[in-house]
Amino acid sequence: MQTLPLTEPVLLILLSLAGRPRHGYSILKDVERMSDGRVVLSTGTLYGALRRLLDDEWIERMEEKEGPRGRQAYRLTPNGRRKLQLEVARMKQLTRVASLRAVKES
Amino acid sequence: MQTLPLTEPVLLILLSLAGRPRHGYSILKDVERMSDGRVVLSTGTLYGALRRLLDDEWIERMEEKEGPRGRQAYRLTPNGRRKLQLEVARMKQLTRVASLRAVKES
DNA sequence: GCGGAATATGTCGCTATGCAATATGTCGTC
DNA sequence: GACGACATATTGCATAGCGACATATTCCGC
Repeated sequence: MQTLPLTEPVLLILLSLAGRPRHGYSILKDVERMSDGRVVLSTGTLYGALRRLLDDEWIERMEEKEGPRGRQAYRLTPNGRRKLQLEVARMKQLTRVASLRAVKES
Repeated sequence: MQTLPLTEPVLLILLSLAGRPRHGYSILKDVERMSDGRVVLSTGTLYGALRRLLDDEWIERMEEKEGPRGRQAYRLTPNGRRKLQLEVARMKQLTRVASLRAVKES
């Protein structure tokens, strides 16, 4: 996991949180919007990914004033944001290569 | 699998074959070059992915004139090429969204 | 105030995938 | 003939995604 190629679901979750902190369900809907309805995460995917991202400290849980149960918001850690930007840079480069390669020939 | 988000290894394999037909080992080296040494596929990944791509008819085996043993070349099918181009377009759009999102805020 | 849709969080079990390890073989060259 | 590069393949493990299931709350219309 040292060269970290993020999977699509995880990338979209992080991008969703890049805009502002959100709680799980909100991420779900945002990812759907962001991808024009193409990516619909199952809750299994979402909460599994969130747990892993918490473990790796890409994101952190935000204390909700009240709300003893339900809705807990997550936000990117500074470290998570940094790594996400690296990931995006990586993606851009890959996209550049991909465009060159895929277009060639019929 | 109807919305097909290709994984990085598979995408790189297909991009490698987009340039010209290659045999397995050649793909391995090409992917490494293409990614500036960042992605080094294990043979397990490679041959597993090739088998799946053959099954799904994204690629096909090319008859080698002689070469009774070893080296068998693979090439993209027309269908595979079409799907690859769709994938790349998808990636470009995702990268666009990602750039916008990831850059905002600190 | 009743019911249903939307909001909200979570687990379980299956399957698919990536990968290290292992195995085997050829070819050229020192 | 030994070693490194070339070449193909399988096996076994760990993980990730996802559909299905399980719950609970909130809000709105009737």
